[in-house]
Amino acid sequence: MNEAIANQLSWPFREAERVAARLKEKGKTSALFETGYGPSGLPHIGTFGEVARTSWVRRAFTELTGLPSRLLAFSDDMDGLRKVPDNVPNKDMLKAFLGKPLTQVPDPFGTHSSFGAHNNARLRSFLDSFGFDYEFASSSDYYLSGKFDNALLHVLARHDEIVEIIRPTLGPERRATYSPILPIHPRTGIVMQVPIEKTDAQAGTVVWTDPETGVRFETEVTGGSAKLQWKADWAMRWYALDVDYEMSGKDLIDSVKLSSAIVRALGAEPPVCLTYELFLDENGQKISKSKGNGLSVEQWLKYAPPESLAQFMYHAPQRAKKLFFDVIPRAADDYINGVVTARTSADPYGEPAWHIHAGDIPENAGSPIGFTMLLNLASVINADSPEMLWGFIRAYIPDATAEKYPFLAQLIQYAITYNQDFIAPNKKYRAPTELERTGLKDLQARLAAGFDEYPGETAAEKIQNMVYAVGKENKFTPLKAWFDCLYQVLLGQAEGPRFGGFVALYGVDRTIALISTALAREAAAV
RNA sequence: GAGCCUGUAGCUCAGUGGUAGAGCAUUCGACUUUUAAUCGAAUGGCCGUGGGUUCGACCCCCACCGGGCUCACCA
Repeated sequence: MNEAIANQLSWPFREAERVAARLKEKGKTSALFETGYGPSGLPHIGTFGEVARTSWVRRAFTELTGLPSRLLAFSDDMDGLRKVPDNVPNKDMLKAFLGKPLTQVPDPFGTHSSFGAHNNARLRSFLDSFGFDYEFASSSDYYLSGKFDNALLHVLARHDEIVEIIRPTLGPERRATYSPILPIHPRTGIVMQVPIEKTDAQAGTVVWTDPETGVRFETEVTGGSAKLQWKADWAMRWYALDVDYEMSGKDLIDSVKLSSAIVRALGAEPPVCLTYELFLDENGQKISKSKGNGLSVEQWLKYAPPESLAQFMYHAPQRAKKLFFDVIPRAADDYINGVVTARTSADPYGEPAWHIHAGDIPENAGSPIGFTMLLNLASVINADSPEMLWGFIRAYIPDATAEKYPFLAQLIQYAITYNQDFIAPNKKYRAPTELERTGLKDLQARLAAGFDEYPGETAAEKIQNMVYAVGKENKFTPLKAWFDCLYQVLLGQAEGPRFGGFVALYGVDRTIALISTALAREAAAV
């Protein structure tokens, strides 16, 4: 093993070491990583976090051991439809299919063979959009094809033992009826949550009674004629597939504990598990969809690149973190700084950027300018086009082009969007005084007439000198008041960029229009 | 009831047993024709409280106090 890796302490490597130890103990030569998805709801920011984090552990495992591995994205699409979701069409149609496996429910969107298939497709396209390396698995496929049969028969043989593991954790009502085995009703197709009256390990069947009709059935547990209740299902999956690693949120701590106990009852060792903390909103309160607090993947990616979201997910998974808008710029800058650090560090394995880029940081990753600075700049010059930002950036970095700094080019787009959505709408434009009206009209007229007569090598310098001339000739005292006027009346802010450079990049015609707007605004107010 | 996270500068937070850190805010300075996203510096800390381990504790252990979250129906 590489000494540098052995000595370094980043959490993906620590986790990878645990996986390596498990494999060594079991004599395995490849590792299976799993991430699981509930059937209800669409992929969200937590989904991204879980797959990204698992991928980092997997990559660290590769670096550490050189052994092959797989990442299985497992969808529990055989679960029964419990309630009609709010956010889908054709709700009335769905009512008729309550209780049936999601892969047996028609797709309310009408685009896929079933509701389950629809959600699976959404999940896969979500994961694909980030370029994750994974294999998709459908629970229904596994049940129906018989891949789980051996494990299911094993669960049947240990049925009573498993019941005794779960039973103490249940409320009195459920305690009376609980079984890890949920037969599919042979006539209605509904996933039945009923008392199991008899188990026959030899025949591979369970006996139960339909509570509505009183009809008794003997159902095979194999071949998709039955499925398992959640905790037993998770355990059986670990057992059947020999899963080596799976992480989950702290809301599943008890499930991990119980599923692990079930796996042991089946005679196997549970996988290496990691519990991560959930996200909070900016006030440290829980995130709930009804309140609309927190942040969606779409919102994040509208204002910053995916690398910044990955950076946020990398840091301290076992710590509860506030996830709200203001953390985005910092995450972006942490990433940008991390790229530099990872390139120059003697121990790149400890750097988030190493993990985010799967050990191979592209030549053109990173940015010569921080994101926070770009946001400030975009705000100050009220940027509404990439050209404006490039123009100001070149004052500091003459060779700055999109070709040379493609990541900076992306950041510029994000900064413009940010400015348009958050800064521009909140600008407070002051009405000009009489003196200022005169000065602005003068400036407008001179811009329209041309400014070649003023000293300076460039248009920016000529305009700059003209602006000073206007201020002096109109007797602004102190002269600073003239510039305060330009920023407060034209740009809606206390301070701003050098005005000559601003006009040159913003455009003479647009500046003239900007002045007209300001003058009209004052007139309307009077 | 059970479990998890958290308490460090005014604010938001890093901190891997060995000199207490960053960003923002504040103040001062540099640059600029008295206007710039900038640059430099300063200020700011019983690291929640009390014990313990250690040559040495923000860090490890115990107790307590404060702030949150999760699970006890389903997944």
